[in-house]
Amino acid sequence: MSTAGLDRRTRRRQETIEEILGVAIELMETDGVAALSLSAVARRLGMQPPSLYQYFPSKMAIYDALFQRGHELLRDECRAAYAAADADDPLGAGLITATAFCRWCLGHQVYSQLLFWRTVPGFEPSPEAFAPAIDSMQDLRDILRTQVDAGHLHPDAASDEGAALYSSLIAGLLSQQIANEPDASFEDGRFIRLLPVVLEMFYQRYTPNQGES
Amino acid sequence: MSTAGLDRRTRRRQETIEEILGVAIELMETDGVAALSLSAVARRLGMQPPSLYQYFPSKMAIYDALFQRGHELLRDECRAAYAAADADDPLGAGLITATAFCRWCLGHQVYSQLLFWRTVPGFEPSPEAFAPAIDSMQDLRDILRTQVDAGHLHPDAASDEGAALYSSLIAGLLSQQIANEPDASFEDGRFIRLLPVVLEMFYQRYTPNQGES
DNA sequence: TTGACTTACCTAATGGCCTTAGGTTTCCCT
DNA sequence: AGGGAAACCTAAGGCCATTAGGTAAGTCAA
Repeated sequence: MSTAGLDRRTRRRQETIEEILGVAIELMETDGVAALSLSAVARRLGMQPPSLYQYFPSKMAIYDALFQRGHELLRDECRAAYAAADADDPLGAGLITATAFCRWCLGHQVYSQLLFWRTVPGFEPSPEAFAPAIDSMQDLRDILRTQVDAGHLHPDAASDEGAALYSSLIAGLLSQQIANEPDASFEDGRFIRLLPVVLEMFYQRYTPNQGES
Repeated sequence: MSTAGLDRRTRRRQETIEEILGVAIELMETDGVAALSLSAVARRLGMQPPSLYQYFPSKMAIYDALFQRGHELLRDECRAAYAAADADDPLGAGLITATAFCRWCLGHQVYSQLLFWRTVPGFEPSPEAFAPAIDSMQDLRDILRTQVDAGHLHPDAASDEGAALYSSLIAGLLSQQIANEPDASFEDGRFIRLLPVVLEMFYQRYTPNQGES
């Protein structure tokens, strides 16, 4: 029983941390990402504001934890989508993964703002929180490389430029959609609807070499 | 002399307003857009914070004025670039205008954040402040239409979808560049460097009909 | 020139925020 | 059962935006 008690306590603690992060996300959804208020979080949890400092050393630490958690969630979401896709159809798998990515971002706009637009004054993600973002970028590179190796894309698509271009195309749709029409669904959004279009443009640009240059 | 005195007074007043807006931009450049502090503005102007309320009814009104001013500056910048371009080369003029647009945004990242990413909690631009943004959108439509009429683009390029796609392509480069590599120059930026690439992709997609569909 | 009015500032104050300091209670483990 | 840590608390300092109300100077009409 010696470890059981300790476990229970740390488990409670972990629960509280999750609760704090959950409430923080909720509040940001209604008030705006940069308007997060520790006092409001504490109020909703029935605590006094200083008590939160038992769990996070500062407000920025909460942003940091959410940054990390968001990137982990998004990364895992994309990996799951990619894993579930038909491995013999790299192009289709790519589209499915991109779709999963965009869907998640549209469904978690608060996270998106935190992850992709550095918009909270004074917040700089820690290296640790940044790690899953690097994972995701690497995953993208791997997917592009797989498609190149399968002969569906010109080798340049897997270069730095290809990855930058691919991510910019998607970032553009998402940022326009979220900024101008945040309530539209994935299917109806004036901008996000163009996801297949921009992907097709990408594949067009990086047509493998058997055609003309 | 009755109007001269009044003029002088209103001129002084206008100068103060400009001064406030200028200081606000400066402070946002160092502290972040959402971190603007009226107290800091007043401090830098040698005023007490409540005195600012002689000029703006609230902090949001300052954001609103800057939103409008930013869109006016950007609109005029693009119009000047377009007017200076060779009218007999619609494609070249389009590239020049897009370049001017991106250069301005990179050189005025604070404005960009305010204009394109609705990131300040509680700020909603007034219809008046929004007007020049509509101008800019219309200018883009006009440019696309000119290129269509000149036979350089498929008519679909001037549709809602074409404009949404065009703006998303550019917004993607800008948002990635500003979020991930804000200090890079227009020439060196990993993302913004791809401006000619994405424009070429756009013209590729909307090749006029004499080719195949 | 004088009196009324407006403008441009001010101080004081309210109520919010983040954060630190330091205390108390409750829980857990030995 | 008692030592110690964890989880909370209150109090307080120093920011912030905003409102209320005052004062002094500039402007205008008579």
